[in-house]
Amino acid sequence: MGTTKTEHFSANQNQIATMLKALGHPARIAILEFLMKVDSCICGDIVSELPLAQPTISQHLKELKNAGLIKGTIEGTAICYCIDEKAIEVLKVYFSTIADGLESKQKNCC
Amino acid sequence: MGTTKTEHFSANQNQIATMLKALGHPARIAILEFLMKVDSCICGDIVSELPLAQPTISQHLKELKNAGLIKGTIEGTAICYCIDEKAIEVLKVYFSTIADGLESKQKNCC
DNA sequence: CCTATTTATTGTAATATTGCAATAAAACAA
DNA sequence: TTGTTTTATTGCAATATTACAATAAATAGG
Repeated sequence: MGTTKTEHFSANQNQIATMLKALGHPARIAILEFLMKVDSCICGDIVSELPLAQPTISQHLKELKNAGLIKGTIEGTAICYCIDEKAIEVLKVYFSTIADGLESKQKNCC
Repeated sequence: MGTTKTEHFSANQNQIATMLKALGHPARIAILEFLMKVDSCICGDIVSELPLAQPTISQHLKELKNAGLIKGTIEGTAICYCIDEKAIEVLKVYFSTIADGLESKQKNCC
């Protein structure tokens, strides 16, 4: 035990869950927001912006990358990270669909 | 170690992360989608819908409730669960804002 | 070549999560 | 009351996550 039973759920459910899990940590939300705030994609200074050690941030970046939320390309000595628009779009649509569905529904309890 | 350093991040970052973490599991996504699919809020049959044991589902429901994503009211023997619209709205706005911000931004790399 | 800079990896300790059997608790029906 | 139904809690084993020191790898500038 201790392992998530991913095989019992649909590919879409697993994909959404993977992305949300990757964002389910304040450090990774902070990274996302920092990538938003900075105009350029060049982001060699994430470490100095966050209150975490360099290996920890490297690990968080890896998780965001594995979940498909950010992209990274080598830019000389530094690495250029930026948000993958398509992934954010998927999440935006997902929650918009649910919110719209709830709005059109008559709540008879709760 | 092993504990998330929540105190180093903003209240908003922690709140978003908490909600997304709660949804970062396929079973809990499946629960959310089932609550959407069912017209009524009365949901005593979540257990028979999902491929997990009753205590496991009870635990997942508790986590969704703790994160403020669902509400539950006692309805006789059963319990009536339903999605908290406001929480979904918060997430919808969060991702819409990011998506819109990305769209208006000129990408010069990646 | 050597040295500095930047990011990744490895290893490890502390803690959290996942899943379920067993059991408890709460509410209804007879 | 007793039994049934439904959900919650407890306890536990297996696994995953978080954080970081130490170290490695890769690149740029001399």
